[in-house]
Amino acid sequence: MNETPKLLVILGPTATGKSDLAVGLALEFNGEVISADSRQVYRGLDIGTGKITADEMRGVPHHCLDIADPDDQLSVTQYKEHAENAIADIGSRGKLPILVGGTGFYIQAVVDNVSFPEVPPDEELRSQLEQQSAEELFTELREKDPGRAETIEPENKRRLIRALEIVAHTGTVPPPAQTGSPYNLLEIGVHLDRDILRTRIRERLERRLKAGMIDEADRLHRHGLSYERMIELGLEYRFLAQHLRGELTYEEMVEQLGTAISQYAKRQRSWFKRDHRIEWFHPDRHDEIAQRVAQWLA
RNA sequence: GGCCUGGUGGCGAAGUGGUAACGCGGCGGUUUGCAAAACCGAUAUGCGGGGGUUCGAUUCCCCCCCAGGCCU
Repeated sequence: MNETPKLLVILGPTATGKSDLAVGLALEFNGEVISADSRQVYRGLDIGTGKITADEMRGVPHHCLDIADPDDQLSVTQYKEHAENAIADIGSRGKLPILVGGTGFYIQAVVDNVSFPEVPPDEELRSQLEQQSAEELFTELREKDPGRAETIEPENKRRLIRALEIVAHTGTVPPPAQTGSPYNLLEIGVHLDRDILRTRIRERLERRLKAGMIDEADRLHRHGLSYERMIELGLEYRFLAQHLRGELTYEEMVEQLGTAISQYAKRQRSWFKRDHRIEWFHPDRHDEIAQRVAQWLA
């Protein structure tokens, strides 16, 4: 008799202290951590992503970190596979899997077992479609798959291209599969007041700069990571690349990056708002959180 | 003291005798293999203050205040 596997999830906007909380809970409840961060999956992106250090792990095994080369590009589907394997593995050893991160899309994919159309990226088609305007792409999609066209923003080329890519391979974009969560879930959200978060973001940025974040980016570039790719990776690497290219002064970079991270935190908040299963806590309320987890485990 | 230029939303910045572009920020949102990405939406009854001209002024005239520059 197999009971539904338990999965503890720690999520929330950036800079709220999720990683540290997760390690604490892992120690307390015999767990292991699965990272749900779309940038920490890449090797070498350490300081800029705030990747947890060996010391900070305090002996708790972490999964889904450093599983891809930053030149490549890991997709949700690939991430999901890694995460599912890790969760199963941890569970099979009688330990508690703890999924922690801020990438809502990734979390949702594993937590609700979302399946995506099995159409791999078609670079040739993509670059071809890229030539067209959003309007043209939208018109084309509306003809070929009116259903999907309904649900997509007509100006969003990236999504239009992906939809057309799926259509080209399978004829239509299937509606999202509605499977219930395969897990016995507890979702803990870490919440901080906006203004406090904003100053924490700024302070953390200063710390990362002192820790050698610029050197890290420079080194990555010298080892072959293109500035274009860094820009696509977003946030720290995006602004660092612009600075290294001489497009931004140090001051401009710090200023604009700080703002961009706060905006990112806002987008994360928007995403998580839709999941009403999340129980929100202040990160300092460690005891309350631990109590809630214990209650759920019982 | 005199002359010049300018005072427009949180910031930057257009503009017109007929009722306020745009950029940024802040706010809200979308999210079907790039998600730290990509994308969308709302956001000044108000144009330094007070008079006047006018059917009507933010836009024209007068006075005042403020900022910067120049001159004595």
